[in-house]
Formats: sequence, structure tokens, C-alpha cells
Amino acid sequence: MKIIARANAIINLSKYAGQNLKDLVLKHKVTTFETSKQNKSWKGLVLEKLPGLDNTSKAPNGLDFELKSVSFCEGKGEFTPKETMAITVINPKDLLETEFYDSRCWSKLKSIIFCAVKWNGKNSKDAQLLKVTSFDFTNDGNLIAEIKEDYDFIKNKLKNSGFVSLTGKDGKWIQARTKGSGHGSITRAFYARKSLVKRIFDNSI
DNA sequence: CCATGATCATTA
DNA sequence: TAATGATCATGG
Repeated sequence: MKIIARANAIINLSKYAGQNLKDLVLKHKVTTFETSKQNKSWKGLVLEKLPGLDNTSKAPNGLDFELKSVSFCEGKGEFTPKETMAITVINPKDLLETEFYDSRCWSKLKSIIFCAVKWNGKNSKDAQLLKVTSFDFTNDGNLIAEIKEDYDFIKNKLKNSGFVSLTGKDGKWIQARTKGSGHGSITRAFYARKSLVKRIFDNSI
């Protein structure tokens, strides 16, 4: 397997800016709507192929970046995030034992490669790649501190009230939302709120 | 309207 | 069956 450094991944991805991701689906053998229902992940899966990687879905060793895509709506002359962004699933045991700066949540955030994709409506096959960026959190020291506060708040709530008490209402920048296979499965994941997504988009480098 | 909570397709 | 990529859809 090929290991691509983060900087190169950004360069490789940037070449696709302006392209419609639907045109890349066939080349990279990503399933989208073939089964009459949308594979909600298809945009993300296409993007993961583009830097020249064979496999990024499990964040293999040696990989120093995290590729994320978010849909953006156009309005009032600017783009705003349509949705929050999933960061990583929460393992309750790890959360209790891990400090923020050692957490999987932070390691993913700090190494993010952020892909903004144009939103064209529900179940649309069109998805133009707007912008590929990285984000330097160290240029925004206060933001890190505030995200850490959210992390610690969620961590304390887990300790005091239990895993099930975690809700998407918690946190200023990141939240602990439900996530899973549905039908009663109990899972929580860190999500970046829209405000954080927008901040990454606007202040990206 | 929007955010939260629920759910989906795919892969390993 | 759980993890990962996310979007859907209902309630407030």
C-alpha cells in the first residue's frame, strides 16, 4: 500500500477542485445509486480514492491525515455547511482514560483535510468539489482550548451520568451525537457543529 | 426552519 | 455484526 503524506494528499486532491464527483464514480468503482437507494457515503468514498490511496477507510498506520467531506449550500453569496461533520466514534472506556490532546478526536481534527462539496438537493448525483483545504488549529489557539472544554464536559458527563446520557445538545463546538446502524443500537460519535465546520472552511489555509 | 436523534449502504 | 462513510427526517 502506498503511503501519501498529508501535504501531497492536499496537492493531489486540489487538482480535482471544480470537478463533479459523479464523473469520478465509475473510474473508482464506487457504488452510489445502483441498488436504487443512495449510498450516503459515496462522495466521501470517491474522495478517499483521489489522493492515490488504496485504503483510507480505517486510517491505516503511517497515514498522517484524516479526509473529511461536508456538503455546503450556496446562499447570500457565500457557502454555509449543510450538515454537521462526524469526527469519530466514541469508545466510552477510551474517553474516560484519554486526555484531550491524546484523544482520537483531537488527532483527527488536527490532521484534517477538509473537502467542501456542493449540495444539489436530496439524492442528487451531482456533487461539485468546491475546495480542498487543511486547517491549522495552532493559528487559532483559543479555539483549541474551547474544543478541549467541550471534550472535558462530555467526558465528565460520561463519568457522572453514563454513556446513554450523552446528547447532541452538549458542547459548543463538538457534540456527542447518536450514530450507529439504527434500530436500537446505542452508539455515540463526536460531531463538529456547523459553526466549527464553517470556521474551518473560512479560516482554512 | 434547524438541530438532534435516527438511520442507511458498504466493507471487513 | 460492528465500524465507517455520511444523510435523512422528525420534533421543537
